[in-house]
Amino acid sequence: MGKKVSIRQVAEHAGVSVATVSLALSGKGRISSDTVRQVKKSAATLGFIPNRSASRLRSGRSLLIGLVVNDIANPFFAELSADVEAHASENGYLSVIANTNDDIEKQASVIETMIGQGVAGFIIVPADTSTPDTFQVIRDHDMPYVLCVRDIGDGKADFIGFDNFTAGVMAAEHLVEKGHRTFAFVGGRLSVDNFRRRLDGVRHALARHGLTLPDNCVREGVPSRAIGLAETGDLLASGAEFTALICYNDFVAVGAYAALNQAGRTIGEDVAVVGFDNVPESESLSPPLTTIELYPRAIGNRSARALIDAVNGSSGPHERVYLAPELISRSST
Amino acid sequence: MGKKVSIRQVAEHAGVSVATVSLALSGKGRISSDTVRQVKKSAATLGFIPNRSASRLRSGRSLLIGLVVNDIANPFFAELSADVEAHASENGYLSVIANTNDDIEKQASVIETMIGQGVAGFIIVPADTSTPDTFQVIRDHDMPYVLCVRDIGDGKADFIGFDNFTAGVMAAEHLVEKGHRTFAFVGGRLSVDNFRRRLDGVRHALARHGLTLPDNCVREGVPSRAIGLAETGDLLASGAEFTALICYNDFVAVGAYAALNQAGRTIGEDVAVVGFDNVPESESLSPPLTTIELYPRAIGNRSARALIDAVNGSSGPHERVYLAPELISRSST
DNA sequence: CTGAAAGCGCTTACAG
DNA sequence: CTGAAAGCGCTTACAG
Repeated sequence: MGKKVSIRQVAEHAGVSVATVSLALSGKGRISSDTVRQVKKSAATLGFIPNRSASRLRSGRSLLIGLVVNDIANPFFAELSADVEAHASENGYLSVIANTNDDIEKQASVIETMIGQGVAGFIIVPADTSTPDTFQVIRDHDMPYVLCVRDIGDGKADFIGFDNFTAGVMAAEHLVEKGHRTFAFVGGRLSVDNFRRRLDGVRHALARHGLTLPDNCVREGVPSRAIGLAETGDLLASGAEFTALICYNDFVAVGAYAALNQAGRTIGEDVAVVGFDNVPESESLSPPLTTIELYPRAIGNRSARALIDAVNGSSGPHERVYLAPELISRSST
Repeated sequence: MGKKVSIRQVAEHAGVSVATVSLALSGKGRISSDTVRQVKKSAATLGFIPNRSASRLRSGRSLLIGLVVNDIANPFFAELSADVEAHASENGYLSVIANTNDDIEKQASVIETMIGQGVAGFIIVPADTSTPDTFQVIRDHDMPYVLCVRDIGDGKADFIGFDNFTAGVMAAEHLVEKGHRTFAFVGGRLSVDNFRRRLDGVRHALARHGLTLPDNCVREGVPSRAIGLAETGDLLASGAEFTALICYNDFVAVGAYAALNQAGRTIGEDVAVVGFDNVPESESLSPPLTTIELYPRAIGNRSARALIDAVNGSSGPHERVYLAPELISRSST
């Protein structure tokens, strides 16, 4: 009951000074256990909620972490965010979330806003065209930050991602095993490190078997259902030969399914399709899509752990963590 | 470049007082345009980022909004959250997000944490078993809050949701139109208002056609794929007669699909299925699922608007907004 | 049009 | 073991 209560009311109620209340509630200082008990009781009866703006201002310590992602409505980032939030919350941190929509200006603006709001550090999925310079403002403020999912080669931060090269190898090896000899790759942009490594992995694995992925069978594009549809359709129209199609992610694969169906190809028989991400939808497709699970939840969890460690001052060299992907084999291959 | 810069450094750089800097940057007070220009220039060159902990402490005004949802990884809430964030961000607000996992204790705890962090107000999808009393602590702090999606009959807050009754009517009318005469309903709990209203809508529409939904054809359960599978299987095993199955949401429908397939029923021919939510997955199912779109993005947007209006002190009676659902007819019916 | 000063609610040396 | 006092970075009457 009652309005906003400050440490002062608690002090009066408990018959001690505000300093004692602060010390008693934080567990610092050598306050007698009797006093601590009385203070806690007063705080509880009054419904005292400490004002973190004040404590942050005074102590510089913050219980807020900033999470900056491309688009939280994308299932991959939604899961990643959910695990960041869960781990942060377990450690008493609250998560501030903002979307960049892959716009580097928006990213700069939300980072600045978050610094102003006093976050203790950042977990960032770098927007397109980000470079280490992009995060100079964070370093200027001596704040820790963890980059994830997209590697921009920033040596001043931890990086948590997945092993794209191995993911590419897995997709290709699986298809070769299934007897395929001609391949195509749709979706993703050359400017993105994840794309290049994934493609390298595919080519590396094919080369081991004396096979190739011809340049005219690689179609770039911002990964989306629409690009999957358009580029796969274009590829088919071009007369390119392939019995196995690797899609940059599951959304692209959904588009590719539509294009292949339109062209009268039977997925899982005439042509095999592999995606990446293992979004929930991939299991419900017809036929269910073979895909590479990249573990967004684990990335979220590891990132939160790395950041909170850094906030707590555990120094040491920055770490680069690449989580191993896993092939989920279904009937599309 | 350089470390944290405060209003004091800006004042020194510009050769004015801190009061003038504050007034100039906020646009309040009658500061000469020359001074304003000079102050802004100094602020920019020094890379000044105002400390919001300090301004909030002093002025009581906050640019933080608290968003409390069940589970941000659920696509429905992910989309809702994305739109809250977008609208908040457009208005200069940052979003603090926390999951409750539908646990009312967790909900109480995150609300308290958020109050401590100084949010200006709340957008909340009430966790299961919430009552208006649950939010007393928010009212005690004179903070505005908007409830959404789940109606708990709290007259002290705005409510933004969808019209469940009409959604139920739509589902039933559509099935009757398609020639169905026997019905079943799977998933959802009687304790949830959305469930009761949706079911009422179904029954109301059926009654208009002299049809009924027998009690033994209604199977409750926490909405999930697993419940859809188990309860639909059970329903089939019980020998209940139905040619049309209404699922509480699309997740339940995915489970129902599996149970119906196992039982050798052909969806879209022997039996029709309708879901609610129009999750991306519903379009990719085989056959594509007829479902009711409930517009989570619009709910997010409206909620953010309502909250920001309330924060800005636009008083007036609390509003209850029910967005009209829309039937998305696909081949499962 | 501008500045000096008080104060928001905490935390933290410092003194006792 | 406890309290008085300073100060974090702002905003805002108040005075001039």
